[in-house]
Amino acid sequence: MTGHTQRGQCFKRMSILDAAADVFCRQGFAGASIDEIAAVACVSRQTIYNHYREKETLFVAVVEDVMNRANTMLFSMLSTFPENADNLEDDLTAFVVRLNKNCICNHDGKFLRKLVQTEGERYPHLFESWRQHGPGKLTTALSALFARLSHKGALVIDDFDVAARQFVALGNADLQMSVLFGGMPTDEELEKAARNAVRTFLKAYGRPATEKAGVQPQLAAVSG
Amino acid sequence: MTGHTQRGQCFKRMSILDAAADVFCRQGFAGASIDEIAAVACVSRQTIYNHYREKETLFVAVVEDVMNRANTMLFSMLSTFPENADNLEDDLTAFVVRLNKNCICNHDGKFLRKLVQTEGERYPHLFESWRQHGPGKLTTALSALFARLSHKGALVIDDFDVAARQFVALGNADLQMSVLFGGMPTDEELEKAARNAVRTFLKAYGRPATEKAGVQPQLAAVSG
DNA sequence: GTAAAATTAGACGCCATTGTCTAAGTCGTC
DNA sequence: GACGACTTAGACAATGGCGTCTAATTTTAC
Repeated sequence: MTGHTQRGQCFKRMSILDAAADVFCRQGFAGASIDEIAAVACVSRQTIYNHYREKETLFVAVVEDVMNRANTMLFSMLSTFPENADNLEDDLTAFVVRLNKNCICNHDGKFLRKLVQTEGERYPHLFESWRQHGPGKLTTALSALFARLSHKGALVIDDFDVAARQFVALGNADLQMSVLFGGMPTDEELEKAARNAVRTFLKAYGRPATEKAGVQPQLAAVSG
Repeated sequence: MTGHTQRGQCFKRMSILDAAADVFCRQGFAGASIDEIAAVACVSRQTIYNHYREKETLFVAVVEDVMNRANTMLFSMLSTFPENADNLEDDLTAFVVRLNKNCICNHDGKFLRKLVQTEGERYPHLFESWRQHGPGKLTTALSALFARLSHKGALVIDDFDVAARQFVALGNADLQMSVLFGGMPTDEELEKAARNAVRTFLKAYGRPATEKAGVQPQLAAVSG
């Protein structure tokens, strides 16, 4: 039980999980074969059965693994919120780029969207967990961010939750097709899509403002 | 070869196609079994092989059938565009409700989204066809509509294509979760989601203001 | 070096599914 | 009633995947 053994076991485990994620994502649960997973993982079939009792056990483990990784990444993204309203358009744009690149348009994001959609009805608890810790947490955090920015007078929003969902939707508007395809968008596409999204969002919810320092009268009253 | 025989064949064919759509949608291509399709269709397995050479032939036929129905429905939806700018918010809202109810949140829409995502990489031509005749045609038509409304002075839009994609994205913003789930949203949800979408869209792209009834004070100030 | 643990390749039984085939049955038309 | 087209239930071989087992080999621990 020293470090080496653990590392060796962990290595195989990770190799299996990665390969299984790849194959499950491409073929779906029913279409994926243990033999193919073993081949991709460069591991014998027996080793897989040594770590996971059966195919379904492996599948659940894979989904939970990817979900954990994705949730951790999302959490770290949420800590990069632009709290400063000085340069909101650029800051929000950069945030959307980061979010899309690291959480939504990456391998894990693709895997989760695909698998949740195909196997979600068969594993309701997995789906529910993903919904809460993924999109749920994102919109909650965005909603709180928009509330703070509204109090600062940088935004004019009546319903923060709706605004949060719309913000996410706008951020994906130009990428829906690329992502649905399976092909990841280029950095240029990501940048342009984010810029379009944030501009429209700010046209709708941005301070009607003219001069930078000024704050909406009615909001200034609330801000105390 | 009389009418009756033909009708009988058509009836069986339709029955098979409907059942296959149901089973393929729930189980995916690999997970679906011909026997289950036959059982759902109340037809013997041999009858299926009589109409379709093999499983893949049946699958392609099902997808094409659903796509044709969905495209026809979308085409008829596009003819109900609100060209009159008198009551744009209500008209656009009603249009979004119709679109979501009849094209996106219905059985066919769910089927296509799910199948295109899972089997799209295996059948690129099917996916490409869907992309062109479905979302592609929708955004093209919306783009043209927004151009007309802009020329009338009812909207202020710089990039019609981007606005069209954003319009669609906003229209789905509040329904993403319900739809991803598999459960169809209620009429009330549809109405509220469409209202939220159109309000935000018009805040971003609507004519700065008019002397119409309920206009935001700060927007009225800008209207000059 | 030795023992324990993990891994491997391969064979195996089992079961589900695919696609074919056959013999019987149904339905409508002449 | 006879005929043809279609359907049906069931048997059938072939395939492939799952999960188990074994014996040999490698890796790791001490």
